Amino acid sequence: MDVAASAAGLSGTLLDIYLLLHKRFGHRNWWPGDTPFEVIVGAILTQNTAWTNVERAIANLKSNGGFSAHGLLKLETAKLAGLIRPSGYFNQKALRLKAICQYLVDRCGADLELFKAVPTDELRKELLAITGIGPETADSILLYALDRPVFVVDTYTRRALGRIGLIAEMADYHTVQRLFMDNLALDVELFNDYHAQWVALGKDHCRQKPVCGGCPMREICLNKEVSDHT
DNA sequence: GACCAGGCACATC
DNA sequence: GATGTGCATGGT
Repeated sequence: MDVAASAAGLSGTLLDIYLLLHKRFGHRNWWPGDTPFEVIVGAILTQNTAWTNVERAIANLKSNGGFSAHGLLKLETAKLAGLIRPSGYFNQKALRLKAICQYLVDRCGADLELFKAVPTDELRKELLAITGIGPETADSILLYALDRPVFVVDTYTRRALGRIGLIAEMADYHTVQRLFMDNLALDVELFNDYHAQWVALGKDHCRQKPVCGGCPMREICLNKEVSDHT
């Protein structure tokens, strides 16, 4: 199947890529986390860190009790750092968790329902102003904790898209984000699962160059050198 | 033992 | 503005 050629422009290509990934990996049901607050905590803890390590850290936080914005703020930073130690960068992440918790308390009394009236662009600006919250973390929070139609771009996405020739190798965050948001419907469910599919692909197949023979990206590959690989 | 994982801030040029 | 570096644990 020559998907790239048959697709009706970028929009069709991006949808075809999604369908191929979905066919291979199934619906991902993201984000892992019981509550929006847990999603926010996970978004901080998973920065440059394997999710299995994040799970340990979150389990520690829960078993300690007071797993809430107010609860984490009450903890001494050293104590908090000790609890999240398995997630790595624990000193930095303890400060980052405190910063986002303080923001949540100040902004809405830690009641995330009150965010519903706030425009997405305004929320994004506020999140990015918090130390330790960069574009990917902010957008993960917006999409997975607050149900905003914002596309999350990660290293896997840029690596894979660059490798199949759809974007320049490792194009900057907002260039890649615009590619998706300008060419797809602003659909929370689609953006949710699409990002999760990229992560599934990254974990599964895209660490090698050229793309390996079993990789679903072969079918949508625009890079002759890679697509010829068997 | 080396490399990588669902980044980000800061220093330096 | 672009590039380099520190942050740190745990799995492969």
